[in-house]
Amino acid sequence: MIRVAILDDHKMFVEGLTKIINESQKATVIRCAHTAKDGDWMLAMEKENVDVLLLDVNLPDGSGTDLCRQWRPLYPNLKILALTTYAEHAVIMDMLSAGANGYVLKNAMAEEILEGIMSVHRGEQFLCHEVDMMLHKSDFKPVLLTRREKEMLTLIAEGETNVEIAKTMHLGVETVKSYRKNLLLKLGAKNTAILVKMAIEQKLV
Amino acid sequence: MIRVAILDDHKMFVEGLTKIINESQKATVIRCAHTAKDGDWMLAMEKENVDVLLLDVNLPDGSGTDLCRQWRPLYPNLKILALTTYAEHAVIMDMLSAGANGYVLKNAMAEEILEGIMSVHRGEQFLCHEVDMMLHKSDFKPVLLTRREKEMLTLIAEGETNVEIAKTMHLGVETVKSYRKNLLLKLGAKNTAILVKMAIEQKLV
DNA sequence: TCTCAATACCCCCTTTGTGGGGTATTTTTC
DNA sequence: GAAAAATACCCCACAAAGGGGGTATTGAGA
Repeated sequence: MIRVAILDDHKMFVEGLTKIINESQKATVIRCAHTAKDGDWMLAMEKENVDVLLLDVNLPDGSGTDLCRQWRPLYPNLKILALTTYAEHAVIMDMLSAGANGYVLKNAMAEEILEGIMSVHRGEQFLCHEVDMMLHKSDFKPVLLTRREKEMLTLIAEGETNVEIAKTMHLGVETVKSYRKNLLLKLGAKNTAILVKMAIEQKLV
Repeated sequence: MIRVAILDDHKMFVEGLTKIINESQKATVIRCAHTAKDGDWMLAMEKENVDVLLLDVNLPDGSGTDLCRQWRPLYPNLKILALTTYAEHAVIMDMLSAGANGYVLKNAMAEEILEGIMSVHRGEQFLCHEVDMMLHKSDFKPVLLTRREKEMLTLIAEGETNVEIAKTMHLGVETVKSYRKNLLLKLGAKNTAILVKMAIEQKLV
């Protein structure tokens, strides 16, 4: 029996999912937590016993991605399966690069999560159908931003002007202008307003 | 036994919730749908039998708010209980003014949804604890935008310039500028970038 | 009836952003 | 070790947004 822990702030969802998992007879939910802090404590307590952790990416007190990055080296045998509503390319990539062993969307079928749990437990990578489709369709060109571009985009979305950004990032104003032009070009935005909207929609900030 | 139907695209959530409801012995889930179109069909078929409809606000093919507004006059005896992740003031108000009988957040306890189902079935309005708190705390000043302001904010977020907005809204450019200044003032934003960000965060667009 | 909010309009001036052209390092990747 | 990407820089001209000041009409509610 695979020992599963769940970290997700949607209490109703966790309760329902727990029933589904336990009734499957293939895995058993040994513990649940609803905040990053609880999750921390939970893992520390149960590190020897948890095989698979179902991890939501957005928690009230911290991002699941950061938690994943933080826990990965601490619990090398633990399998982490991301379980979220976000189907955005940037989020998936972030989570996988943070060390998640799999990624399942909440609108997937319930069987898929069971399949995912078993799959990552065997040491494989698991992506739910929809995510798998998305990452492999050829006509899809995700926007890949560099570290500095992401930093700047965040500052733009926070309302900083070029002069202010120059100060915060320790750059010349002309440099900031160049980066900004590039961001508009990369995202295909014609001005700041839609740039910010696209950035938020694609979860780049 | 209260007859419940669920319309939500998170299949896993629906499955789990169904188990919770059915096990409670107080209500029974008679049908589920995952898209607005399915929901339409479902209600048409079952209109005599459904007591309470659990309705998500964001569906892949249409907003739950619009569905609610559309179904309210068609099925006057049906109780609609909104069941969502959105805790934003604007969304809650929108849903309630669309005729929803209650509003429950997905991160509420599972018992709350059962409480909600029974409550709206009795003809009362039901708000989950967190929502109730939010709407009643005195220091909370929600941003109330007029119809025209909302229209304009949407166009701004879509990247239209003042001149373009003037054309689409059949206004003079100077008028658009005035509205824009007012939006910045009302939301406390110092420029377009953060205005758009705030608008999206507060679900005003 | 009076007031207030919403709608729609106007001018001036400054700051900020957009679009076009560039160059020069350093770091990654093949 | 060469090519490509990322980083950081610069100038010019024009377009757009921000900040300040206003006015007038309409319609709903007290």
